[in-house]
Amino acid sequence: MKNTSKHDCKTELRNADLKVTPARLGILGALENTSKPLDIVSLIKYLNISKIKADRVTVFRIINALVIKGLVKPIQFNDGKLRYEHMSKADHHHFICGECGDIEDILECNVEKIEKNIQKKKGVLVKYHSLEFFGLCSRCKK
Amino acid sequence: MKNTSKHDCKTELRNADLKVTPARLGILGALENTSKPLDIVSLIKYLNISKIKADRVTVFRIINALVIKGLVKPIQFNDGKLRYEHMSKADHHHFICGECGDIEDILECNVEKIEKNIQKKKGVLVKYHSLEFFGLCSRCKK
DNA sequence: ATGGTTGCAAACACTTTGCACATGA
DNA sequence: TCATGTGCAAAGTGTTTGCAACCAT
Repeated sequence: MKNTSKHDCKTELRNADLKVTPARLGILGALENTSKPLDIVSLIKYLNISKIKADRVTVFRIINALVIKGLVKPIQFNDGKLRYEHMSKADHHHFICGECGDIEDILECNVEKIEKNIQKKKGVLVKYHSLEFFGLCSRCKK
Repeated sequence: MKNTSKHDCKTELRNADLKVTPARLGILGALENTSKPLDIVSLIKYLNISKIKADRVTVFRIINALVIKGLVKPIQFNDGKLRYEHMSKADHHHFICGECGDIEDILECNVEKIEKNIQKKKGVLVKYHSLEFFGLCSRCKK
C-alpha cells in the first residue's frame, strides 16, 4: 500500500503514448512523491539521488512532453523559472513570499466551478489554471 | 475628460518616490491605455511610437521599480516571459490559448474574498494574486 | 528493425549587473 | 548640487534546437 507509484507511472506513460524510460519514471516519481512544485534543477537533483542520470536537456524535453500530454502542469512563481506539479496534486494553490521565497499551500479555493462556467460561456477548453498569491509571509511582513 | 493619465502618472510616480522621467511616464501611460498585459518588447514599441527612446535595460529597471512600488503587477502566461498590468486594471483574469496564444478576459471571479481570508488565517500580506486559465480557445479546440 | 529518446554542443530568449555619464528635484 | 536615472556592454539564467548515437518496443 505504501508506494505503487512505479507501476502507476509506467501505465501513466503508456497511456500517454510515451515510452517507458528510467528518466521518465524518475521524473514522474519525483513529482508524485513531492508536495511542492519542482523546478528543473530540483528534478535533476532528485534523479541524481535516485541514481538516474539524465541530461538537463532531457529533463526539459520530458517535462514538456508530460505537460503536453496533460500529466503535469507548469506553475510560475514570478521568479523567472517554471515549476511543475503532477496533475493529481494540482487541487490546491500557493502563497509565495516575495522576500524569502517561502511557499505555503492554499487549500480553500474552489476554482473548478468557475472553470466549468468559463468553458460553458466561452466555448473554450480549460486544461488547467493557475492561482497563486504573492506578498509577504508573516515573518517578512514585520 | 479624454485623457488625464499624463497628470495622474506624474503624481503616481511622485507618490512612489520615483522621479518623473519621460521613459517612466511613457511606460505608465502604456499600461494605463492598453487593455491587455504588456511584455517588455511591447512596452518598447509603445515608447518608440510615442517618440520616447529608452533602452531595453531601462525598461526592465523601470518595470521592476513599478512592481516593487506596487503600481504594476507581473503576469505569467507560461511562455517564458513576464507581462505587466497596471494595478488599477488588475481586477480581472485571463484565459490563454496554448495553441494560438489568444488572450481573453475573464471577469466573473471574486478572489478578493479568498485573499482576505488567507491574510486573516495565515497572517500574511497578500500584495496581488494571479489567476489564469490555460487551454484551447473555441477555434483551436476543434 | 525502427521510430522514439537521449546526450552533447550550441544557440536562443529574457533578464540582470557594473560602471560611466546624464538628468530631475 | 547630488542622489537618482539612463545607456551600453557584458554576463547570467532558463530553455530550446540540431544532430548523431542509443534504446524500448
